[in-house]
Amino acid sequence: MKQVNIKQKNWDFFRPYFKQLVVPAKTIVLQEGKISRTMFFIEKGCLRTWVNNDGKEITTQFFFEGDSVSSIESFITNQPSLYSIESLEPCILQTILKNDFQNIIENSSELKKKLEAHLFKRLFQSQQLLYSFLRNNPQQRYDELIVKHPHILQRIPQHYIASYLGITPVSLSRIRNRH
Amino acid sequence: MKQVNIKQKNWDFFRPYFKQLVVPAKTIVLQEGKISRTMFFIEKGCLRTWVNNDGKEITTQFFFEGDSVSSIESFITNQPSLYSIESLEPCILQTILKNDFQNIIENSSELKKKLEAHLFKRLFQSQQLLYSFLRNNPQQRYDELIVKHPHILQRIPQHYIASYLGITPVSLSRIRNRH
DNA sequence: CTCATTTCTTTACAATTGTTATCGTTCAAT
DNA sequence: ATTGAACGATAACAATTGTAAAGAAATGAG
Repeated sequence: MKQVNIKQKNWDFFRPYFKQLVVPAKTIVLQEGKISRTMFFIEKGCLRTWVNNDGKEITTQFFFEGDSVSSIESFITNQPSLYSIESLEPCILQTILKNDFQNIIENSSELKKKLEAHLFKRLFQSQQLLYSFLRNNPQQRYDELIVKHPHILQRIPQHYIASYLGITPVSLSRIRNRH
Repeated sequence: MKQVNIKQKNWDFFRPYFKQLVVPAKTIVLQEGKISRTMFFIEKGCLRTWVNNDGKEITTQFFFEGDSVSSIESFITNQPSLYSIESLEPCILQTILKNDFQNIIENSSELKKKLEAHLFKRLFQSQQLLYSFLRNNPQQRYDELIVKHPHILQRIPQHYIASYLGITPVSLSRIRNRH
């Protein structure tokens, strides 16, 4: 896929420091409450971030080939991560340690700008997602997901998607069969 | 109030460029769809940001004395603002133009860092708010608001708060009287 | 292939929320 | 003082969602 190649080119700077990590499905690569010291680049497979809510897992995001994943807030501020990162499929990940990452960033104003642009983009996305909750009901959020992120629906089990939409699996099943 | 004074000290750098703006309640100082060229600092009064959703106004945030308000995304990227900014009370605002603001920022690495920290903080807040929608039902979000932002409840009309919580004014009234 | 796990659907019922409308109060402007 | 707009509470009804449980279908490991 083109998209993947374009994204992967952005990693080239880090490649000399990469260490490959192969994990089976349902493996937690960063646990909620721990401080993030690693950043992951997805070569193959997909992962999710999730938070624990009174024993119930709530999925907050999905990641696929070409994406980079980390608790960037924990990574930067040295605070415990508010969420876990877990593989949903068998994955091939490229990992880089915080120190190496920060050295590279510090020595390249170009990469520094890219990182800032990335953070800005995440702020924007997070805001858009929040607006979607304010504007739309679950039905409409599901319709929006179909249009904007069809690959998620094709690849991710529905009960993860349900919590991502802020509803129960039962309710999502009903929405789907309401055609 | 101490909080206000601390926040206002952060404006000192910009003061020579400030132009005062006094507006009555319910005045739109930035319209959705327009490109933001001004940043506002609140000396007195409060404002809200809101988006139009099929004719219905949805409030996305509230701002008070000491806060700075702008469509920062529009301000930085020159894209049309996704939301309007409107006064809820008569306000005394200090305004600064984009060019002046950016000149000051460019010439001070200290302020640049502060701006980055500010953006990072906004990302974090936006994420936390999103998590609140994923974790909690309207009742719980209201309880959370009582604890975290009691000043909002004391000062803002309830129908604005309702849309901020993602519910109707009727539903908020019911929640409140469920004690 | 078989068994166990995971995933999804369905049902019945309770609880919550949305919608529409009415009514009383407060507040600001004239 | 009077009027009109804004605001909040309430009622009645429809629609949606949550909860708990049961069962079918798909998936994966041995």
